[in-house]
Amino acid sequence: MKKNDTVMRKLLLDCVKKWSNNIRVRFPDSIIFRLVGTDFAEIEMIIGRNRNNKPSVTANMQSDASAFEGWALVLKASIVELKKLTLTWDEPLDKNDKHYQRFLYRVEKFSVIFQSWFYVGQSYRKALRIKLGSKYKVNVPIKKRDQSYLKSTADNERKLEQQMINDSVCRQWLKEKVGGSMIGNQLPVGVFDGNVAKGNAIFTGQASAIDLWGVNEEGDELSIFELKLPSNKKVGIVSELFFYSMVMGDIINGRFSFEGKRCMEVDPWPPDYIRVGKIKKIKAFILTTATHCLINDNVLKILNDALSPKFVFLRSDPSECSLHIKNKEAL
DNA sequence: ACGCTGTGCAAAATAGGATG
DNA sequence: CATCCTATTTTGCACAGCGT
Repeated sequence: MKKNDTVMRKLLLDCVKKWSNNIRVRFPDSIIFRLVGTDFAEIEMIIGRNRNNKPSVTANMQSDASAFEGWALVLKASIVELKKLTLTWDEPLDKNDKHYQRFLYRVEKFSVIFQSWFYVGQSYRKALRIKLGSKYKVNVPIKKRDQSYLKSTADNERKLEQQMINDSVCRQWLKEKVGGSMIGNQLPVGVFDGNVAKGNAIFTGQASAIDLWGVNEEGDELSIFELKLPSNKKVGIVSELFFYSMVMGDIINGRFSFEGKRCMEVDPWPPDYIRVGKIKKIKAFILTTATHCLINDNVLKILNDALSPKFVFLRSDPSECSLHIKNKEAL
């Protein structure tokens, strides 16, 4: 990093520290932050490469080094003078890398939503395989999740997710958030060009899924939840929920559609509930007891002001309902 | 100099889905 | 339908920067 970049980075980081009241926050090593002029009106953000020289845009979106949405919103929230934020990045050799395609899709959505202050060059459109006016397929669950790991004593996210589904107190708590009586887990978000098959995958498939989801009684409101253990605090949770929301948005507007054989074990079955023309609103929940210190209500407000009323981003603490599970297990 | 805590990498776990 | 491969996610560990 150039000497001047280091100076500017520190200036910006000081703003963020003051704003968040947390002196320990840091920016990811591989993102360069640069002031364009002599004040804070214009900032350039460059997604660079990790220590192995791999472009961070090919990393999982939940790793902070590739989570541009969170950092952009944090800068917007903490620097009142900011008028223009420009995003650029080091390109990977393989333009079809599934993480990179997901990154480009997020860039396209984010830059349209925040066009009054967020800028990105247009050349990325050539590389993005999701084209305006074309239709794409989304995969469906292939089988019911094996529950044997519930017996494990380890604390992990999957286990908590399954417990939230199985436990009556947690289910009730989730139902109230959803405003309906059905709760599902593992809603896939793989997007394919043509039929659902390995070679046609544009985004990561397989294990890529929304943790928990539900639809309200009237059938017009979809809720999605991203669950994280307190040990897993990342700015990238914003990228995950943003991406999931946008994919769901493209499903309910008909641009993406579910494809795949119905698995009788899986209930609720996503295509039965997430229907074109029926869902009018998407509620996206950050489901964490402890969240990264920069991801606060001010950040979510910027998202909500821009996306209301079709999307709303919320935070909830799962320990409100899940604390009793551990005690029950001990008996 | 010390203790905290956020960060980044790598190993481990796991499930999709291809294959026979 | 059972098995196997591997893409992807998640966890664990070591390190670095900061204030006291």
